[in-house]
Amino acid sequence: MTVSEPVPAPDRSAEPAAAADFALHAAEERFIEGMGLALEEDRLPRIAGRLVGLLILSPQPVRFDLLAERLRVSRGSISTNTRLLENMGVIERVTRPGDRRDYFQINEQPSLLQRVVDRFRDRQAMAEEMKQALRPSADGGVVAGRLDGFIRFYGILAESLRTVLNAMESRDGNSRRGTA
Amino acid sequence: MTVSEPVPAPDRSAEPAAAADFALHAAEERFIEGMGLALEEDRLPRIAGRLVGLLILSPQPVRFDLLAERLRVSRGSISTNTRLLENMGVIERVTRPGDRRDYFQINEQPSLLQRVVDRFRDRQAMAEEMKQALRPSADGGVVAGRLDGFIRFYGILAESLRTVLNAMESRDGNSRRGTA
DNA sequence: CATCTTGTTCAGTCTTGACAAAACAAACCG
DNA sequence: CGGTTTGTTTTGTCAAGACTGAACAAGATG
Repeated sequence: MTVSEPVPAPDRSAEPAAAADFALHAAEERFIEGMGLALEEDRLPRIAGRLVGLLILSPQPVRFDLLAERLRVSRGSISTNTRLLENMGVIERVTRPGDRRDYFQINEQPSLLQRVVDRFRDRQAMAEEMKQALRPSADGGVVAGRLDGFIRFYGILAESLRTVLNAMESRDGNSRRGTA
Repeated sequence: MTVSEPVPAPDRSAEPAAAADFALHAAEERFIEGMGLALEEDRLPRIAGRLVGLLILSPQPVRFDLLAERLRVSRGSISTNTRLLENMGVIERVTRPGDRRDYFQINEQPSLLQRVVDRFRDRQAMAEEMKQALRPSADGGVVAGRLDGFIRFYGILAESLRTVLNAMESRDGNSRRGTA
């Protein structure tokens, strides 16, 4: 959890009218839903994905209750999923002096993509372990060949990803821009 | 569905004793379970993953009922999941002259890995579409920057994967070896 | 034809996880 | 102190999908 500078104005005035104000545009909705589905494939709750999508599109930190409002989801779900993403290092909770409420923003570290890399590494490890355990066997190394294919695939995969991630990370260090 | 040459001997003799014969070794079980979980992440039933794992480790085509036996799973599940994988092009059904039963083997084409590539391409497309729809906006291009990160990441990802796949595919053409 | 073998399909059960709503806790405010 | 506001935790409901087992279909085989 980080503390940011005071920033413009929270604007708490129009309490009971705020609901419709932040209607999302079609493209944004699509993107957010898409992220929901995408992260779901990564074994995260769909709401977590939508949260990420929304925060990617938000240049400013977004207030807790606005998240619930815009995604039309219960506060409980927001609480659970923000905590989840926070622990994963994907988003960050931000507070403002004199404001009791929580705000959230996407983390600059590309931790979400890191997940992808890790998953591939695991699969590679699995294939490698199996290859080790492979008894010499009567067949002409067919199985070993298949496992090699896997290992190579995931190896190159992880490697080139690592490259991109490093590039992005260092760029973040300079220009203060990036993605989760 | 392909027909293979007669091959050694089906061996139907010991009908009621066959169950324990093919006890899998620890490493194999681990690998097969691992594939089950891995493919589950790709939104396929766990049994389909285990099936793939088992077939990767089998140099010879495996008989329908042995699949059920070794994975300790109902024939119904085998039927459903083999059909699924067959349609996806991941495995192949093989028959033998004078043998009424079905056999299965892993397909040489790396169709399973192709899936991974496709998924990444989809995500890239999503980010790209969002970037297009992005109105000029007041913020200093923060959001656009994030989207760029995504696009670049998935782009490089898909590209390098395509390279590996091509390499594997051409190697298959020559040496008749590969992986799903 | 009666019966077996082999694979498919279908109906029902079970598990999993997401989600909402409500109860709750803590901090703040008058 | 009461009463708010804000976020958390818990409880219960619901839906999706996987899997089994049984019924089924289609060939073989005597």
